[in-house]
Amino acid sequence: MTTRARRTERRNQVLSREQILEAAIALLDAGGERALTVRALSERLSTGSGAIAYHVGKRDDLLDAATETLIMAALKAKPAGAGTSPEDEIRGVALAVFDAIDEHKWLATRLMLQIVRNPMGPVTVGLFERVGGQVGALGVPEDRWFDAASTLVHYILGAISQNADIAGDASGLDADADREAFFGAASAAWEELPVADYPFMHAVVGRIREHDDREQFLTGIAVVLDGLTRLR
Amino acid sequence: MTTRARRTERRNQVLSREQILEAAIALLDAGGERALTVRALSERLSTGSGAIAYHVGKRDDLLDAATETLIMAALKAKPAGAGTSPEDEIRGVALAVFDAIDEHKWLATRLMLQIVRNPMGPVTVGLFERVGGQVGALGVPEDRWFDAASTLVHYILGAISQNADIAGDASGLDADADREAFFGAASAAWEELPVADYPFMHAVVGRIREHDDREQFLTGIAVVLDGLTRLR
DNA sequence: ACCTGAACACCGTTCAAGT
DNA sequence: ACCTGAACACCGTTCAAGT
Repeated sequence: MTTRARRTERRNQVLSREQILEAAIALLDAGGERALTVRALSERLSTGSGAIAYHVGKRDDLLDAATETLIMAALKAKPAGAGTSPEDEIRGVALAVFDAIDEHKWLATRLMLQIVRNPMGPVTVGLFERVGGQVGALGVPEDRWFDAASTLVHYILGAISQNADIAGDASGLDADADREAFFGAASAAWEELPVADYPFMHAVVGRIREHDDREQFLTGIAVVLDGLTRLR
Repeated sequence: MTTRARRTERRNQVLSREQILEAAIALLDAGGERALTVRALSERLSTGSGAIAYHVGKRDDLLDAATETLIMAALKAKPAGAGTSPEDEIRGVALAVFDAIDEHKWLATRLMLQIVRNPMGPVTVGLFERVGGQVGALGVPEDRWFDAASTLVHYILGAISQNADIAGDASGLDADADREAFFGAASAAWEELPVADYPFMHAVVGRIREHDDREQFLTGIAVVLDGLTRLR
């Protein structure tokens, strides 16, 4: 009786939280954030809007959960082969997040939103843990660990937000050829800025055009790591 | 005739772009981003929704314009009294943005959105110009100016996004007493995390609780500035 | 040129009802 | 316990019509 009742109770559970998340990420990857509507999602899963609410709550909760899933996965990956240096470890974490955003452009916006709205939520804590776990090995004394970790984390977050790559919200198509066009248009715009007001931009416009995002990102990390040696 | 015609043409222009921006910022300050609806705005200005579209375009354009206005104002302010050091100048710019967000909580989200979506728009360019204009005086050689400026700018953006302060989207009320409650709840949550998985968080939870956002922000800038000396 | 405001085409969320 | 889907209460945008 009891067994039968249990079986009956669960008879209809054909929908799981994981399934919904997976479908949501697929919609997001294909069409950006505006493609994820409750209607599109319930159609894709052949279910009703209420079923989605039942499993994952509101649309915003769903987006947060998808973001958390992907970022946590990125943080868990790249455990790095044995004898790597703390510097390599930190670069590895930073690039893992960088790459996750590259694969899922919509993530950039959502990651930033989540950090702004919940500055000490699981995503930030996960990042702090992975990065902060290395600062001791860098020679930073324990009473400066938090200073060191937060400088690194903040640099990483800022760099990622600006390198989130063109067309973050749009379709996800093109992207590569886009980049050149984007920088072309942008630098044309900068050159029209009054030189008197923007001497720096005029001085560096060439460098900006040539720079490689990933290389620049690593340069920035190297600068911060150098700065941390002063905390010893 | 011509004069009369001109006067007649402009007879009805009682609405200006500036007025709309001002009203929009007032709504945003009072009730956060969800309080800025086209309907609420047109009611406040005693006009129709079409009039707003005519002057400022879409809601998203309006939000971007409001963000740009406030950030540009922050960047123009604090020109700093005469013989200040480049370090002071950089700190001044960073804190000006920091303070603008403190006064307009909704700005944090919008600033980040704008940077993600338009990484080389006027806001970012303005920030780069103000910060980058100082790196020469720091002794950084010209071929590393862009590296130096972007490291600083990225650190500033990341730190601001995480210190955007609790309840970014909500009403804007409370805020001060909120903070303690927030960190209380957050650190309680961290202490429940498995120590084996989160050794770093457990080690620094006390520091996080005690830390002052502004001080921490300046410490991070000092670290980056130290790192930049290696570029000389 | 500037403004009006009704009409339109969407949203996300809720909830009584079913299994 | 899990799911359905119609109903609801909003949205932002458009556009013919007015001045």
